[in-house]
Amino acid sequence: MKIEQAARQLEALGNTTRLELYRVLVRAGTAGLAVGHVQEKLAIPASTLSHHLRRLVDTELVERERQATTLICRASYPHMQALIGYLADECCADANCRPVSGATALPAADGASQGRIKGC
Amino acid sequence: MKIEQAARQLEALGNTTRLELYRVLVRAGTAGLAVGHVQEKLAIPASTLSHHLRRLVDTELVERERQATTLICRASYPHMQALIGYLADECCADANCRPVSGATALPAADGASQGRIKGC
DNA sequence: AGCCTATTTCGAGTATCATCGAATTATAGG
DNA sequence: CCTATAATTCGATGATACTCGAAATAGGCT
Repeated sequence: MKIEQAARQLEALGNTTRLELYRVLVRAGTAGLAVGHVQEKLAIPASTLSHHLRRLVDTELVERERQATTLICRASYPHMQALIGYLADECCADANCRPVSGATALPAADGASQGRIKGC
Repeated sequence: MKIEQAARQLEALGNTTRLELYRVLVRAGTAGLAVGHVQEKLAIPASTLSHHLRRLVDTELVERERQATTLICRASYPHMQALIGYLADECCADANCRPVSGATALPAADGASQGRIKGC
């Protein structure tokens, strides 16, 4: 993962409203959630929600799929995992940094690792 | 971890310059790196660097320690791990992520950094 | 077509961020 | 005390973000 993309994704998550939005979507699971339902949960104006949603979609952290007149939103687990893997790589560059659990096993699929100290 | 703190830390990392700065510090390991040396590596004006450094320090992702006239900066691994744990928790809230124990009871959960990233 | 619901885009106001030179503080040494 | 070095704070400028109401678009129903 390029550092610019990681930064863009982190910035997208680095806003309380968007992080709450993302959390709602994650907890909705693979079924996803209609924009309207998200709005009910977050209780913010539709235009504000749409604005934040777009940031998450633009950075690939969330996917949108149309179902008739409603749009279903889903958190993109692979992209989040790639991001977590990237952060874990950064964090684990130092030898004395022991992983909490399997976090560093994540990046493998997406090539997030930049060849630093692996298997930390 | 509160969602506001997580958002603040993510926002702090969500800037290419700061992410590069953080990466430099992580790779410097526990020995840390003097601000001046970081500046040489990043090749940005001192005042700009100081500004970004402050953001990372304010969000507790980086620690500063004075040694005579120079300031040594160190990445704070525990705080980064807590952040990664929080993100992993968010990610693993969904059933298809094979949550360990009561991972779905996220809302009040604060056990961010304790091994629940299992099969995610 | 005409209408209805769901959602986005537009536009504008306010707020926060990023950048960088100049001035300032902090510490050590002569 | 005076000077030198290290790093921060100040101040100003341009850019970008956040918010939200109003208007526009998309899709389905009658």
